[in-house]
Amino acid sequence: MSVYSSDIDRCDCGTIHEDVVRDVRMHMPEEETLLELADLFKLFGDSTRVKILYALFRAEMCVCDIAVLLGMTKSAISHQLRVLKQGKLVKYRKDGKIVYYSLDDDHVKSIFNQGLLHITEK
Amino acid sequence: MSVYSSDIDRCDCGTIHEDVVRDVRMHMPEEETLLELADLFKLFGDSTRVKILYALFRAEMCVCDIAVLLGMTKSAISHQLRVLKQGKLVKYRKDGKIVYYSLDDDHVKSIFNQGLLHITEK
DNA sequence: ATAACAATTGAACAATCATTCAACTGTTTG
DNA sequence: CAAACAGTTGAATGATTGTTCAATTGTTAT
Repeated sequence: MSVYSSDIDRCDCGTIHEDVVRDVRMHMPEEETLLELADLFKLFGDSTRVKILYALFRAEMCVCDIAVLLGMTKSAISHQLRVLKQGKLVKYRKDGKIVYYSLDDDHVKSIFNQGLLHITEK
Repeated sequence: MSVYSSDIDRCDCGTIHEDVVRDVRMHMPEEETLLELADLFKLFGDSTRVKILYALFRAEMCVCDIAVLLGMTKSAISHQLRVLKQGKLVKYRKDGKIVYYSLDDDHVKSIFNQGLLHITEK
């Protein structure tokens, strides 16, 4: 464990096509953009959240409604709504003790539709 | 722990808007479709896989190239390529010892573009 | 005030997952 | 044949994550 070995041999590869790697690297989006993109899709990568979003396509709903619809506890739904809220995909409106959730992003539907194309055409 | 309590009280909710729940339930896609959709987006929910896909937008690449590009081991890349292959997002071509990977789905780019819209417009 | 209820919260638990490491396959080349 | 190298594989590890449970907040109604 030499002091100098810290960042060396991070990769055990000899580059095979340096020109290709250079060209691709030049056209890659910024690291941060790619991280944000992955984080966004992570939100869609859970069946409970997908179901919630599909439900909200159709109507504004309170936590209780969603819980009954999906056969899950209010707690589980509330946790997921918090995640979706942080991701700016849903918004909420309070009326007395009831909290109504609705979609907060127009792109979600078109993202889902593109996803469905992949599924149905393979 | 009564014998009869197994499926009772799965949800601690009184439904608040029965009409809404009924309407939404009637218009929800099939369970299996939603599961497949979540599984597809799960593939995009990891920064390494997003980077690999973005690289393959630009050019066909071998495992070594991708590993150098991303500063990761061939093993790590190979594992992720296997996941993407199973999800039918990438395909491969063998030439001697070298395995070239490329995109296998036209929808990926438009899905990513929709994702970018959400990121840049918020 | 107190009871009832919608909703949130945090800790705990189990399951899932990405990366590492070491061993291995298969192809090329000296 | 043997050495070198591209790539794959499986087990192990650490990190992340979805759900549950119990406790709590805040609002409404008796």
